[in-house]
Amino acid sequence: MNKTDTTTQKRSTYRHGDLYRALLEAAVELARQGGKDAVVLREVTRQAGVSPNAAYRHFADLKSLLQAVAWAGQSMLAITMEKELATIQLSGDKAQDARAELRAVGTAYLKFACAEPGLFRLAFSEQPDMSNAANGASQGRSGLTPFQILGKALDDLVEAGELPAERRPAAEFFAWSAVHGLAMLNIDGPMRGVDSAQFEMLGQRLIDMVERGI
Amino acid sequence: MNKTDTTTQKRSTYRHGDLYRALLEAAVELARQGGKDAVVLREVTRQAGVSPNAAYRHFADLKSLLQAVAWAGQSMLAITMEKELATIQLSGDKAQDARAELRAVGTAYLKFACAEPGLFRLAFSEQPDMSNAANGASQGRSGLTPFQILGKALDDLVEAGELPAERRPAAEFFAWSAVHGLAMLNIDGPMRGVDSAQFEMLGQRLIDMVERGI
DNA sequence: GTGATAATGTGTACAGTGTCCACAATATAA
DNA sequence: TTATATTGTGGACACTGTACACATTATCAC
Repeated sequence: MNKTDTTTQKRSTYRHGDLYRALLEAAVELARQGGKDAVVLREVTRQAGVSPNAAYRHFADLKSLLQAVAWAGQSMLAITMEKELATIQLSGDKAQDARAELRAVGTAYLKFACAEPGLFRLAFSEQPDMSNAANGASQGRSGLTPFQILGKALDDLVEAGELPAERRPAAEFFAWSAVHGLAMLNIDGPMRGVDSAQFEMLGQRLIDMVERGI
Repeated sequence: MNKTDTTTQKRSTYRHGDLYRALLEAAVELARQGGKDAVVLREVTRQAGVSPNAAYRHFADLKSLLQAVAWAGQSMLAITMEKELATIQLSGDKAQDARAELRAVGTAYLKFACAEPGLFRLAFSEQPDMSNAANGASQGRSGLTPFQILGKALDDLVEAGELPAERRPAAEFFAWSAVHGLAMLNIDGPMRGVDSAQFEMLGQRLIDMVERGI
């Protein structure tokens, strides 16, 4: 029995070995499939092959588990952004490259929201405050959180002279709001049901708006 | 005992008289105070002074009740928008007035989201599709839904020559996304906790961005 | 090695939930 | 007045999160 295999199989030992991770993985999987309401403590422990109360040795309560899932979701979003950024072929033109960087961040955000709606919704609805903007559990391979990746894109935009410095402060919030809003409206808002091709086009036009207006 | 009083008092008659409305009002009140999770069927019926199962004569299930609450919330948002629009003092300059109209719609959206977070969140997260864009239960005094009010503002913007006609299609979604995103981030996202004065300023700057970029 | 101690998983229990079913009370219409 | 449809009740069931006491096991001082 593989120690890193934290899935459903019955275990022979009394101790689990890596229950924290097993619970988190099961919870993430449930969130992916059925959203927040599908993350049910008893089902999570069931999938980890453990009694319900065992979870309380690793998470204070269900809320804490959901928080951990949210961080994991943010981390995946960060990775999606990093991947999208890696596809940019630099032109050498600083202005053009900075704009492409911002577009990539926004595009990745929308892509992730569409691909993982359950996880996405959780990722940005279970946070007590902004203090986790640099949380370790929510960063990607580069060590940056999604918020920080966006910040860097905006910094580069300023450096390239494409964004007036006086408009830089709090610009994260505006760019973020635009893509976040579209994502939410698409996931469980009044836009739900538009096909993905059309959504992609709307997404690009939304990013156009941000580029013009930010 | 007043027939229109649908609150907690015990009733003498077997029949309630206006249970549908009583349930809806109780549910709305619960949503205002505690958000979606506070709208609990048994508590709603308790407040209406009726047994839990009585609700099933008026709503198919809890989801249907939540849907009705969502529509009521949208209706209130529409009214908030109408009120904000009424405060505009027309300048006679078509362009300026049209811009003011759009700003009023966005401002009202953010105001409502801040003032009634629980209701707001429900209002835009329990809709099966976009077919209720003209739903009767979600319109304001003018007979228009929030979505339609925004649409009119954008039409006026085009008519005033402030928005190129080729950018008009789907423009609702972009304007909507921006304010919706900021609202969500403020209510239960990573922006939660910024004080209301600062949020208002951020809101106006966000609307600046939309005005420039749309 | 051998205990003491801390960490981790189990079992039972409780209050709370949404919803199904059979039944009771009342309004409505023939 | 009487048949029928509407509306509210009571009991039950399968769930949920989680508090409490207990069992098992790892860890570490000696």
